[in-house]
Amino acid sequence: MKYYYEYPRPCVTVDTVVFGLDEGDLKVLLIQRAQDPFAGRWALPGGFIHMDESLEDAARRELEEESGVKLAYLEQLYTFGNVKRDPRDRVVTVAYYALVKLSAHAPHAASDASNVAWFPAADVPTLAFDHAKILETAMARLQAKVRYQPVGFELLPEKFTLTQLQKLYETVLERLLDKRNFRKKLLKMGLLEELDEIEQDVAHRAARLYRFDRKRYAHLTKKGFNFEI
Amino acid sequence: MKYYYEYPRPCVTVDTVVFGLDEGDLKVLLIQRAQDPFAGRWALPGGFIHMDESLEDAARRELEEESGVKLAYLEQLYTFGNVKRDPRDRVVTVAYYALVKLSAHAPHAASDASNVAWFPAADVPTLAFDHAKILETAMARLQAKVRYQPVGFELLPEKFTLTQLQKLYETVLERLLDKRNFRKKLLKMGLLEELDEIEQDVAHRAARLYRFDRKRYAHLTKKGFNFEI
DNA sequence: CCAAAAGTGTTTCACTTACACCCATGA
DNA sequence: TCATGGGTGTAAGTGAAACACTTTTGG
Repeated sequence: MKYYYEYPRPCVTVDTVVFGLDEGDLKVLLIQRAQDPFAGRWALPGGFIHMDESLEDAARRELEEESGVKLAYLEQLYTFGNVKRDPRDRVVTVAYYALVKLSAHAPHAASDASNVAWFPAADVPTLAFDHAKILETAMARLQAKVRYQPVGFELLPEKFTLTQLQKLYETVLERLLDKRNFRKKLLKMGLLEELDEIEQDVAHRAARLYRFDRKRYAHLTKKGFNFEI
Repeated sequence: MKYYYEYPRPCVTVDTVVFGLDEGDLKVLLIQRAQDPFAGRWALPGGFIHMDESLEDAARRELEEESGVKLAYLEQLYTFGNVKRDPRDRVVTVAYYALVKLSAHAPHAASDASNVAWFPAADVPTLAFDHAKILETAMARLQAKVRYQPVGFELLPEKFTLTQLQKLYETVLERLLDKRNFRKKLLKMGLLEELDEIEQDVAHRAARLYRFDRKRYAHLTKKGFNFEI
């Protein structure tokens, strides 16, 4: 058994796949690199960890620094550590994925004239490093997660209609759902608080607004309830 | 954007939770530390990564070096990077979990007079570092995974009886299953190859042996089949 | 012949699925 | 009054859960 200092150390970074929902489209936040390697290429936001912060803290800090988004949900995704994933040095990256409420972010504001932009998740430019693989992993994880944990709500505004919720699932799962069955199922779970409000400024009958009831979810979960779509 | 060498680097290790099934009991492989910190304490097998190997390669190498087990399954678990998880230095550890066929390992041989031993997963000694938390995470993951992926077979010998298989699920999931329903469900999946062999040396009616059909599983999976217990 | 585990079928109930029409509203 | 999406009920089918007895074999 050797002592620590005898071992060469890799760089450690965090990279985060930030998902947002923009009018029914799933988007990903990317940053255009200023420096080599891959100068000019789009990449996931991220950077080197500091010695006095946890991995998750590092992810949050980098996102705030680079893009100013406020995260609704953040979860560790996977750690990528292939030897040659960075051409300059050995770099291990701990990838996270995050969900944000784009409705609260003036999403288009971020993209003007800056090097930060939202891209459709299904149609991103060529990415730096192995970030395409990280994105792919994140998409798969989101798809799986959304089915058995109520994380989808983190993509919606606080108050939403059932149609918005259904569209969200259809977008993420990439298949159509039956309206009647979807509503029956979701309402029966008893996790949606029916509000005395309706959506505004629509050119047809306005839909009722709902809110996800976190306390009730926590309560039911303790009793063995299993969320599943 | 700064250059790499401006950043201090943490140590990076891999630690692996190795699960084995010993006569119906779920066991975990532990190693007794020879050096400080935590000299004398039991810990998960692991160690520092080399600059020329991937994370998974590092996990495999360390396991071979320290315990000589042959892995049936290896999957990345989670990366632990709290600032103070190692009292000496900043150490980020990428945790893996592994499944081995204990029947093929003469499990008790490893424990005599060495500092490597199998402990019941539900009853381990106080562990070094944050390894208790890593173990807990691994248990939760195994429990979740075993339900929707046929990884449980990696804990059994190549040929097994349906009762062995059921006991395995009962052990990992920590609840009893109905024999008739379990058999119906598993057999209906069509993933078990019924062999013309029976178990040997039992003092009662000998049970039929089965083998997990990997090719068929791969084939069905492509067609949209979903394994689920 | 007894102990021990292997092996098997049926009913009930809940949930999923498929499916089509009327309603409310703003333009 | 019309276009647009909001909102609802029912029947059929599928799968899960509950449940007990007979069979085989070795000792």
